[in-house]
Amino acid sequence: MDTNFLAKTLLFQHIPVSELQGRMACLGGIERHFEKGTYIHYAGDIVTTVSLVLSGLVQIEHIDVWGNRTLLGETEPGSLFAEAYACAAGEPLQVNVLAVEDTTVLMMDLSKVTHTCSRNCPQHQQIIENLLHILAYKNLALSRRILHTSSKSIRGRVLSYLSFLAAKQKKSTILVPFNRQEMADYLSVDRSALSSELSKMQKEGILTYHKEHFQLLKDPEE
Amino acid sequence: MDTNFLAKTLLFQHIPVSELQGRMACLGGIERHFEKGTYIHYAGDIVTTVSLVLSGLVQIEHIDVWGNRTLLGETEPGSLFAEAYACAAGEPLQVNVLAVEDTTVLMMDLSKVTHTCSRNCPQHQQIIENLLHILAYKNLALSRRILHTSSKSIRGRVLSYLSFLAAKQKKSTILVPFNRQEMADYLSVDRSALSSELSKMQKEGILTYHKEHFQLLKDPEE
DNA sequence: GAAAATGCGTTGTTATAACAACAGGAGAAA
DNA sequence: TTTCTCCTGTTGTTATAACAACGCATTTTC
Repeated sequence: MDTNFLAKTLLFQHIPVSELQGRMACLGGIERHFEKGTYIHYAGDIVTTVSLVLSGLVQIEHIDVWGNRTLLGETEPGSLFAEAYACAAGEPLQVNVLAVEDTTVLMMDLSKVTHTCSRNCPQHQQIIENLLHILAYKNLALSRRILHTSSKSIRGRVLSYLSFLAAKQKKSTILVPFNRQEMADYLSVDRSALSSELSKMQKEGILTYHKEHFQLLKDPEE
Repeated sequence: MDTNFLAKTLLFQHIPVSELQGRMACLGGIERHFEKGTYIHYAGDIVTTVSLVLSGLVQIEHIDVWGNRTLLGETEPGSLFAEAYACAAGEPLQVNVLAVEDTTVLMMDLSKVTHTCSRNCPQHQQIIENLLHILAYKNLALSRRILHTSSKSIRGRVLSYLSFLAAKQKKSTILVPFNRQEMADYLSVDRSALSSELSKMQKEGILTYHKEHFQLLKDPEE
């Protein structure tokens, strides 16, 4: 187990590397490998584990009753998946979780994570706090996406999203962490419609952009 | 402090009423009153407290840079607000929180809630677990809304939402917990457009409805 | 370096959602 | 009862987003 890697993850942050090896024992995590294309969890499952991706890539997908697939998210090495379902205790998964590359994960039983061990070690306390922080942060990210897709026009969604990024990045040029298709999916709009709206906004002098670099030009109140 | 009321809340569930009075001391909660129309938190604030509504009604609103208001949620007696921001530690609020009626809240410092007191009482442990559960559950609710608004047509959103409710309620008739305007807001569509789409779907034999009672008629695969 | 794949913008057409305005009904208030 | 308010459905118009198809540029692969 690469404790140096683990120490950099959100779940184990603020825990001295020297302590990590010992903590692993009381968490009882199991390292599991999944081949590219295989499923880790299925919709309907009840999960009691939180999983930390060690290597590879994991996708969270939703298949609706008509068979349409929606990609809900990806989990990269160092991040968790299924933690919300595990913490919600008994809620069956509404999503599938699959390895899109050869993937290894560290699966930990939630009860071992949340219940401090007999010795009430401060590190365990820290892990619970980290888990709280992870859930809270995802919460805010989800709320934000809802906010950015609540406008009924593409323009409104773009401006909502870009002005948020501008405030966050505090730079004159905004870096969008998506390609066009991903940005369109995030905003729940059609890619080509997004492209044409962006170029229309550029013609109108509202913003300029080149690839994933954007710049807002007008003040909001104009 | 009405411990019988508190014992029924999600934050204090599974804690014996007899123990609650003692726990209140180590949580150090402060009861505060807010008059109708006054603000409890402002966008930009850093909050370190979670608040439990004891009476009244609280709204969470977002004001964008152009001044448009989006109602993000309401918190009724027995439920928490600001818990995600408090747990996210240092994230400034993107929302305002206001009392829409005369409201009393129990404000608790997050650190007192998450850090077990010196005696490591099992009740405190339970509270932390409850908080985890609350955050996880909100997480799933937010994900669900994103899912229900990811379709680009009103019809797709309606069917996604109603088939979820049908699966959840396991009854032949579905009860929608919203009026039309609220349902339209939840799905991020125009109310009148929702109304006309619903009646079109009824004419096509996809569903029937009367006020907030709905019934899906066709199988998904047809 | 050629070929293939990917990403992005553009266009024109069509479908559909937003918007505004109004009417009828239900329920509450006077 | 009458009046008023709120809620819902309806209609017609307009704006706009989706969709499909294509071209070009860039990147990747062999």
